[in-house]
Amino acid sequence: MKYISNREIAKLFHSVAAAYTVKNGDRFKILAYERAADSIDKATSEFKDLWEEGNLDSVPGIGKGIQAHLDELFTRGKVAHFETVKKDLPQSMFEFLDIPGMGPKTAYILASKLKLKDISDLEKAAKTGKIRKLPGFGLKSESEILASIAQFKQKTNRYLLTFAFPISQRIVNYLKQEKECHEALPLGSLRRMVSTVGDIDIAASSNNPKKVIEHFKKFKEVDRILGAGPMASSVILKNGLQIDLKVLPEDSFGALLQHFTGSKNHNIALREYSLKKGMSLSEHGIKFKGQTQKFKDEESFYKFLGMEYIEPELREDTGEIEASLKNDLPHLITTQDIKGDIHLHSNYPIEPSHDLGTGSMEQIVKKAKELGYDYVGLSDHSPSVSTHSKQQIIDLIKRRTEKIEQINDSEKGIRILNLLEIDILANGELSVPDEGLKLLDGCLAGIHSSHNQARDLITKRILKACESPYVKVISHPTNRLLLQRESSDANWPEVFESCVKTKTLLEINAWPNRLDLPDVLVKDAISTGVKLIINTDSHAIDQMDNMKYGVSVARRGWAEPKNIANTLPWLEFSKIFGV
DNA sequence: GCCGTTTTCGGCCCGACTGTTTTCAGTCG
Repeated sequence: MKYISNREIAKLFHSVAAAYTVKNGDRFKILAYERAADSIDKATSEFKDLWEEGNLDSVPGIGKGIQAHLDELFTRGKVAHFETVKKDLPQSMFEFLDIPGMGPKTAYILASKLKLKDISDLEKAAKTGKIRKLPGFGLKSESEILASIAQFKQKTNRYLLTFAFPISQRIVNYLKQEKECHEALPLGSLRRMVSTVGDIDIAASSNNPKKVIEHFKKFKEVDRILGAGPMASSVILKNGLQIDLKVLPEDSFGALLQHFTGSKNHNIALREYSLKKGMSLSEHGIKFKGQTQKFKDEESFYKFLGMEYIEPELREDTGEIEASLKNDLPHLITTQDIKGDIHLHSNYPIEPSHDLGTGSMEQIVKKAKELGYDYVGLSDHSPSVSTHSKQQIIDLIKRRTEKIEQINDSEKGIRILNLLEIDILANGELSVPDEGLKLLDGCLAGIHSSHNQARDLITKRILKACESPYVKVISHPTNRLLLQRESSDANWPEVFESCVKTKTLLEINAWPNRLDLPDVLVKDAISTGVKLIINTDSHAIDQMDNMKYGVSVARRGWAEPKNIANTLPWLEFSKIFGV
């Protein structure tokens, strides 16, 4: 049976929803298919696996009917019912749905009336003026379609959180320099600290919006201004990013912020809940008994609904609304809780060919003290097994250990851990023999090669590493590279159980394009009782400031300080670390 | 087709914007 990815399944469900839309089917059935597609797209486990394990029941939006369709999809490769629904429609219309602004009805009319076979047909039709002649279309919509096709062709428009976040902070700080700007904050996925974001939206509150907009247009990184109205403005920065600013009066800022922070699913669930209490929510406020109540801040907005304030990182409709109603939200970890960082690469030449850091051991320790840490871990890469004998590796570790002991003796007020980041090799062996590991305070073990192995092989490799008494941490557990490489496929519940049993810490790696363990797995790990540790994996001194991104992943995974090992002061940390 | 803090039947989110229109349908976030 051909492998079917979540993305492909989601697309199939969207196309079924589109087919029903064109045929004026039951709009709630359409909504159900759309929600199922969203749910599939967002899932971190492959649906095929969930299906095989019989775990589809727990997925929101997937009921009996859709499960029956998935059964058929995974056993026969297609769904007869879907084929029937889509059969009498032009197949090209489903391809058109990927074009921004193109919904089912528009796609159907264009594909059928103009007999278009694919997107390049559509482009030709637009260029030769055929679209404007259709009823309901005009010159404007025709050129809009051309522009959208161009946009579709060059779409890669997601950015790393770690790229977008500093830019948004610069804008926020700049806006606040204007006296009339009372408050400024990022919106959307950026405010929720999702690991990748699509665009940058900023909200500002002011009783003189015009002045704030004028100020915004003069930001020095602005390349051109796309538009500026009385309440909103869009600009393109010199680096190509589009920034949308919305300004609202101070007395209604809370509802605006809440509405545009999302997520979509959080807001939908919140409105459904509110409706039962006779309240209607919008970006302007809450309509109740014929009156619209305004809100200065989000705390009062949630309070009006009878709810505890929900931190932006939790707003994904994954149980936060229920928890808030029960006053049972987690007390999320913050950057101030962090007492140490133990995944740091120095420029010590233990393995010159391999990914050295740029800062010295001494500089790392100095920076750690500035950050107020109790302890710091030096964890350079282990010497390569292919170019060194076993004895050479041990000798190199001995020499490095002496150096670290020297620094430890001369430093006061901070404890320096002698660690290495070692490889879990393709055959499951560790890259350093036990005689070498014995000389250290411990090691972090990670998969750095053969990430694409089958699920049971990857799982076995991680489990075997956990069994070693010298392995204290599994580093960047899924090995994903954001926007580049998918996560390795492992049986995570089994890994989590092994971590609990062997007291191995799982890392939340704060490296910009890793952010690994991912937030959803953090939540699962915590509920299994796994202890996590947040490290920056820095290869340069200033990268030690990336801790906040690791913390944001932990927060999105509902982590409290007690779930994160490096919130512990040295004495307690040393006990669980076994040094 | 999904789902359960008034429900296992009868509900199912809200408003803005756009382009085409003369009152609205489609799309989006």
